[in-house]
Amino acid sequence: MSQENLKSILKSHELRITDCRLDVMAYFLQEKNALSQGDLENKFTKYDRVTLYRTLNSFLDSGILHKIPNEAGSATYGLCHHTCSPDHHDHNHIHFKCNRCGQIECLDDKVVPKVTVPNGYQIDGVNMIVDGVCAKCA
Amino acid sequence: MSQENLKSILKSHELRITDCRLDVMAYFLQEKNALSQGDLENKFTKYDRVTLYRTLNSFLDSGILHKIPNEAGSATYGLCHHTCSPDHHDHNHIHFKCNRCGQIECLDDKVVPKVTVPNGYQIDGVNMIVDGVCAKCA
DNA sequence: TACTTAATGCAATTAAGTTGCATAAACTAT
DNA sequence: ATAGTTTATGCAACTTAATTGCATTAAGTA
Repeated sequence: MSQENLKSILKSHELRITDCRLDVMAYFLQEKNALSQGDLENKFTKYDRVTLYRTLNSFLDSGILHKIPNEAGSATYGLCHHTCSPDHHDHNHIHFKCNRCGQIECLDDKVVPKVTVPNGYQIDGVNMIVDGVCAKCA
Repeated sequence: MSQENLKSILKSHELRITDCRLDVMAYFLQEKNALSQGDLENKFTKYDRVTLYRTLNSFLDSGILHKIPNEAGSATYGLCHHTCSPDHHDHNHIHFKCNRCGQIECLDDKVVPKVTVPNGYQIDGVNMIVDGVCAKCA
């Protein structure tokens, strides 16, 4: 994706255009998998870890990224492939975690099946995490 | 649940009977919701952090507890209501996280719907996390 | 270009997760 | 019941993630 396209994405989310944000967004677009703060720190040693932390947060707030629940201690983030607003994230897809290579990817074409909850419960969002072995590791 | 019952649970999982394990298990049985290491530290100041940490791990290994994926940094744990072995955990139920009170509970009677993944992917487990508002907070 | 506002880098703090080791407690077999 | 073996506990220490304050720098704007 061109630098101009990256900039227009940031602009459309009312984020200032900075080197760090452009680099981080390009990295997410290039990598198909979910990334953690640690991944970014390894990739971009020229940026402070706090800057990367705040970059992730600004992307979260503006709906560019979403957090992916996992069992490990550290958070992982994935691109929002559909339009999300800060208030409402619509991530109706399945996350797959490979138990061999450890990578988490969004299966965008796999829709989360309908689910029911007990009476009196209100559903805001649904997350589905499938773990197993991905095609590359099989 | 009686102290004797608690002990028999530990015995059936080949765990030595200690005060800490009895207290932690009783706490999980009493609380319906998922608990974090921090919850245990607040509840049981008489036990060392590390002891609680290792208690959780021994319960995980022996199939008494399961880890619940979440978006926050810290791990949360829930009771295995069905029989689980160390090798194979079968948690075919839905986890509900309330966005008001923050508590996570296992909806044991709600079964995770079937899911499909792309060709070449192998499924080991499926986790479903629904967030919204629970009956108490609605 | 000057001004306003937001982003960055650095220092520092909190908390979670983890390991090693000496001591204490739980189990086992007399 | 007791001695011996194995495991659990508490303490110290370390690593990493998450988080905040503040001074400086850079981005957007008139």
